Amino acid sequence: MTVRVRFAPSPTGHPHIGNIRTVVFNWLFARQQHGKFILRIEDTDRTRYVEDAIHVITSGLRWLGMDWDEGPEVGGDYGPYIQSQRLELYRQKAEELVAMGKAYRCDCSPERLEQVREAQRARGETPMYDGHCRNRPPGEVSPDKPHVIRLKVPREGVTVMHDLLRGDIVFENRLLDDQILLKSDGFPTYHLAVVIDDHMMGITHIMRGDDWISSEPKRLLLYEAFGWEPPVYAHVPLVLGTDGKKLGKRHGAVSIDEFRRQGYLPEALFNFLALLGWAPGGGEEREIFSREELIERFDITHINLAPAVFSYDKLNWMNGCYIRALSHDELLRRLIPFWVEAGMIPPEVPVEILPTLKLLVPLVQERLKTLRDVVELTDFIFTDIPVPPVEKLIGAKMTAEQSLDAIRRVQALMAGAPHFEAEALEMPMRQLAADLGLKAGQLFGIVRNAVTGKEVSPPLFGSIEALGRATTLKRLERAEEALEAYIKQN
RNA sequence: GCCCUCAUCGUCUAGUCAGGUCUAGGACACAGGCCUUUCAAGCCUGGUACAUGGGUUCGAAUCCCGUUGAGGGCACCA
Repeated sequence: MTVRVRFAPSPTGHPHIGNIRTVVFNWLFARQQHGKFILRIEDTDRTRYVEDAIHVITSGLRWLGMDWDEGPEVGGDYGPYIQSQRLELYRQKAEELVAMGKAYRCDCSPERLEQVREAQRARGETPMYDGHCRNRPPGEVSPDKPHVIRLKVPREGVTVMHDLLRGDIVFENRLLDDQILLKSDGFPTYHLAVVIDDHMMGITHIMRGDDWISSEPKRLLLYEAFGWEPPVYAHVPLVLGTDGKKLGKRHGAVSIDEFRRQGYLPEALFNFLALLGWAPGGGEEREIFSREELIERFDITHINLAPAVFSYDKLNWMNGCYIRALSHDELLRRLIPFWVEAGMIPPEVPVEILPTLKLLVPLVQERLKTLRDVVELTDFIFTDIPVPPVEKLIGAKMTAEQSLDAIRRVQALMAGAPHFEAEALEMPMRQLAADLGLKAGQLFGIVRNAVTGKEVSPPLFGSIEALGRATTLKRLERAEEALEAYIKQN
């Protein structure tokens, strides 16, 4: 039997990273089992439909490196894969259930239903349909007038769901509502559409968030009504924010696109997501796994059952690991869009600035947690800096006069250096520090502030080389002037 | 209110199914140190956890029951 799993999002906006983690599990399982991964769009709620959401979903999946064997953009033998294009099927199946006496028509108004629920809540009961139309003779509710079709849920007995991770979960039927299958607008509800599609599309395993557990018996009852064999279920726990609440916007980035824009590598995010709620076990102590290793090692039955808190700290660490593992060329390629986006370089990167960028890459590589960090780290290269406050130009345990002298000597050195390269600059600078009776750190600190405008910067001489002689000299000169003015004043 | 699920360091987890090798291992974060031109990176060291009460057993993080806590569900939403 070929394993067939699916991801069935609603096009209601950006897919949530918690849901994406569940997708990662599904995809990993499909690939490991040499099965099929199917993408199906569940757009049966016309009131929440968001334009372009399908594209957001597909491009997000692609960015994360998850492909699908059947679905939008790729087709397949079980299409269409968009539920709004399958409406006739759902209607027909709902009618079949009515004909079999497993479902019934109901024309209760929303107002009446709300009243019933209100009264039930007041009495402390679980709000549910009171069965008004269930007890009416068949045919009394006209098929030609607006109505819904409800499932006739048994009033007694239990429905047992077997969960791959939790074993049998028992539900009392009397606590289950007569679920609406077909809405009055002719669209199916989730329960009807998902059962029909999963069955018709030959889905063998359903991995979904555990927020679906409570409603699973409704769908199990539908399988039973149709006489279909239900798939294997595995309900995976939800992802929470740092405060233990369901992950949401206030916790930071939650959509794939936000993670991309913040400079996370897709392979790092994928690795992180796979390890959120799952671990290889067996004494394995590594945390970094390639996609292939994850496919090979993933074990659906070893998913942790407790909800997992999404840790940005750990993701940042992992992203840094992946960045450090990139080749210089590859890192440069990925960094360019972030420089462009920040307006530091033009979208069509001129060839003459390419050498500067190449110089920068090894300088920043081990300092990046995200690709976007490169902007703040290297902005002094691309944009003019304000003259640093004079106290930053005075070295540790030094006087203004000493500092001024040092700056002038550095200027001379920089102006006369035969090779304006990091290695060629460093030795003379160290020698200069020694000549002045300074520690290297004292001198370098002044120069760092003068040239980069920062107390913390990438390695000094690499930065100076990237900056170029002219700009370096200009900034040193401004520092010199600032110190002169300061000394004159005092 | 009713129903369901879950419970190991602050966080992600190994160990739980097949009780002893667990005075509970790793990673992130944190603290200290080394390296060092700043910051990183790297290396070394450190602290911190089996929610709780009972039971079963020679022996329980591991099995059973209760309690507490947390999460989820109870729509013409998915």
